[in-house]
Amino acid sequence: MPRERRPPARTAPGRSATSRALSVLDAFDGGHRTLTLSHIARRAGLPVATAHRLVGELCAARLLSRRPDSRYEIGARVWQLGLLAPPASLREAALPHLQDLVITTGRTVHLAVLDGDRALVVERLASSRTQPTRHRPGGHTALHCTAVGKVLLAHSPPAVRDEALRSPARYTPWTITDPGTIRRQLDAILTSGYAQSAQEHRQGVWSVAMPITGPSGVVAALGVLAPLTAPRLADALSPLSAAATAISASVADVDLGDVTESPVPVDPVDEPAP
Amino acid sequence: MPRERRPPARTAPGRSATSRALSVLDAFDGGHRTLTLSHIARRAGLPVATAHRLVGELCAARLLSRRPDSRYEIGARVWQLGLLAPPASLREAALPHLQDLVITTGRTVHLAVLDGDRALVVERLASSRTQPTRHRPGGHTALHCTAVGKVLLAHSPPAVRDEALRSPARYTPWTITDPGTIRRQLDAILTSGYAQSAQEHRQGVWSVAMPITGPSGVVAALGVLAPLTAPRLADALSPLSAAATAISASVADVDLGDVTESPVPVDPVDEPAP
DNA sequence: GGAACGCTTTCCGTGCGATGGAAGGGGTGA
DNA sequence: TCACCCCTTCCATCGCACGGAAAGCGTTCC
Repeated sequence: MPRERRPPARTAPGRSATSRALSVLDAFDGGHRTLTLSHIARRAGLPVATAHRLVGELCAARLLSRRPDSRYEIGARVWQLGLLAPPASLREAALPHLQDLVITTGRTVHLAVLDGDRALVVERLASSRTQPTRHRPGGHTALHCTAVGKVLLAHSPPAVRDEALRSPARYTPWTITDPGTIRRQLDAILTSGYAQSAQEHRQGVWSVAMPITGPSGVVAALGVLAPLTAPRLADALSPLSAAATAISASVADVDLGDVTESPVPVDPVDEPAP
Repeated sequence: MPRERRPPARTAPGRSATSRALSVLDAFDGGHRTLTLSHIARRAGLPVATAHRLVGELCAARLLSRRPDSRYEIGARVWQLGLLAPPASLREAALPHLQDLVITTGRTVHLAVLDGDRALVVERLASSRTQPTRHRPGGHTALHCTAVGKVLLAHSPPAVRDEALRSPARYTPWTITDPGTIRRQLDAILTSGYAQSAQEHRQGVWSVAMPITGPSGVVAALGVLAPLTAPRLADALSPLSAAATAISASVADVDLGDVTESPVPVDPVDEPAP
């Protein structure tokens, strides 16, 4: 007699197969770089059997990889694909000048773009002797109390500005939480061309930032961090301005994607001589 | 009378829904950072209607984004996810020391890992005044004729070594294509601790590299480029060695992923003060 | 002007592959 | 020894992925 079997009840009918696979990727974040199959299933809200199948496919596509300890992690393929995304292109164009800025100022430098109601940190550069920072590439930071955030906010449409100033969070005793005061600062930034934050995001840290402009307005903000003990504004502004100008020029050349179509993908980086 | 309609013929039955969605992502590469819907469909080998649906889902998940000119590009989400992958972790640990190395040598520096029968460039750092290079992060380079490649090859299992030396490609008149000669160089690298390449990959460029060691052996190679006119080996070896040691120490602390499970993903980078 | 072309978007009938409960095997700690 | 957790495989059902067709739109070319 054939075994009795009822069809499996769908956990979440209406979710497409693709969205389920992508929810597996979403199970990973900064605090969960490696996960077991069961963790993935729980965090993605999927039955283990389903997660098992999807994980297998994602591994075959190298979007996930399996570690020797049988845990899973995001695969190198995702990293490579991510380098094609706009933040990576911006980073690539800016990197030499960020480098120059670190050398001339000896400070930690940041490059950030607007991402909804937060700033997305695109790159953070520092030598081993400069002070560490909480901001990491791919992470977010607040708009109303950091120098880079203020620059981005000052050049944002009113809707973004209003949203960000609706209820400014307090990070330190020096954080400005009065929307009116911040608005006046933002207006001043538009005329002065640079923004400051004095311990408003983190105690003991002072920062100054300037906008990076692309063909269609302000695309990013470039900031320099310094300990509060030596906030010589004049020392920072000149090299910062030079770097911002240089990056803006580089950015203008980028981003007009290659339109030509080639049937076979080629690696433009590394081809043997004929 | 209802319209007559035959079921659509499956283009490639056997391919899973997930693999089709991923083939859309695979349509993008270094030479094709932005694509129209039709290009995606052709490159992925999918009917346009199918590609349209998949692209819509990937956009909803922010793995793709649509530009103002209605072309598609890899989304910032992929870039963020990619930062969780091993190459990005390695890069993050090494960055301050790469920075130091650029400052002390004034040269372009490379960090690369083994990826099959090629070297995967994890990071390339240079100021705006150092010479440009063909190697870009995420790109590949040959193992047998670059300094970083030789380091990786020297510390690889015999199978990898044999495969890479089966038919070494020629890049310049100075490229060594005799497997026996390369093997002797690799053996020498194991005892001397560093590798060189003198115009073997690119005319006019000289490079030297050293291994980065993690808990389980050699995990990466660190290299410095210089124009052929000033290949002072002694000047480069000392700072290179110091940086390699420092990075090896940093790497040892990384990679043991967070095992704790939290139901709600939190952003560890940026939390308001209580 | 208008025909031809390419690209995008929507529609919807079909049938196939995604689905997940169940079972089994393995490892670990009490 | 038992209890618990994790991973893996199996497979019967039916939900939804599939893609041809057609319509809309902008551009190019006689």
